[in-house]
Amino acid sequence: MNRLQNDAALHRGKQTGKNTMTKLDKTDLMILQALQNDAKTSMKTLADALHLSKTPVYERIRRLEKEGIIKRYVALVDPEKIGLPLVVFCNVSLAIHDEEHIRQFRETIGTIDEITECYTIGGIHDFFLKVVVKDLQAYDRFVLEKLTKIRGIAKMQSSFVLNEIKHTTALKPVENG
Amino acid sequence: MNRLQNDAALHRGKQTGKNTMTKLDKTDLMILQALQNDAKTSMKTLADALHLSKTPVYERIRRLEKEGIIKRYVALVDPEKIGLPLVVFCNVSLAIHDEEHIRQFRETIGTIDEITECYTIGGIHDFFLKVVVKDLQAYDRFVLEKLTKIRGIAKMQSSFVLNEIKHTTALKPVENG
DNA sequence: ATTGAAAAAAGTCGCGG
DNA sequence: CCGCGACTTTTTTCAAT
Repeated sequence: MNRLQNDAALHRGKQTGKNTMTKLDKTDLMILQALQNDAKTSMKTLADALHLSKTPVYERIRRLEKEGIIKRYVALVDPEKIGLPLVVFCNVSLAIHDEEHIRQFRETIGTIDEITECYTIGGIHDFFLKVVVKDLQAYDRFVLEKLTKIRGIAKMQSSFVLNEIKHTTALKPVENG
Repeated sequence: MNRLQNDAALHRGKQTGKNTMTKLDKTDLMILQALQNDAKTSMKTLADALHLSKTPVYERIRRLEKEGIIKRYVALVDPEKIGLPLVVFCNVSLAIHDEEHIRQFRETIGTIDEITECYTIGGIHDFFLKVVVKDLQAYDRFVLEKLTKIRGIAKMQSSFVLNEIKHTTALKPVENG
């Protein structure tokens, strides 16, 4: 039953290194674009579109995965359809910002499902969170029961999303010119 | 060559409606969790983990897709590996906020690759953008050449991300109790 | 609704140009 | 690097329970 819990994304081995800046040619870019749009695009479809056979497409994809350019394949679910229509952006400042508090803050962040993104913005003790919840009441509970359980939080400022206009996971690689 | 450009994600038909609140049982939740973690998890793997055969798993996934709960399957690429390491959050206010300007703003947003997310936050003429670019110079060019090309922008405030601590696309559905 | 088998499609890989 | 072709795995369908 716990194979489902695995970290996955390593279904064909991965790279942890951040370098190995390999060139991406036009074909790679089109493959990336297609798979970012629809991960289930078959190799035959890609091959036909690129006027190639399956082998080069297969090997390019394999290479993109191996080099960690393609990090993983995921299913995207509709937040509204699963009862999570409210998005909140939230600034959090830590009062006590010794290494231990910061380390613990980061660790805890990773375990809280409602927090989908977390960044440091303006200094080592300033965090910026994207939070996805059911409604305002759920957000209130999230703050009280989860966020403030983390020791050392000084200030908090929440911005509630009224409407989502655009949301994509697709990135267009920079031209390597 | 242009099949790659298609909007896709409709590879098995989709729903546009926002309702049809169907109950998700434990099995559905585990399937969703697994596919959000790794879209390539095979049905046999899922079936084994759930102590079922492939068919019910297949039918459940099909249903989740049909109802739009699973919106699409995508490949996630590593921004750093494709030369886009800088994330900027940006508040934009419109000066002129008649319907026509707002409509055009929204339309233009959708065509700009650097903008991965856009929300309305604090009123109808207040937008919040997530922007992904190569470096500060590229951000400057983005603002000058793309953002301010949109007529009617009054104020702008940018926050630069120093470090990404968490970033997931996986959502945990609310308990249907 | 679930099973198990079987057909169809997709992915994988060695070999030759 | 690419194409061909054989082999493996996965997806999809379906008759029967």
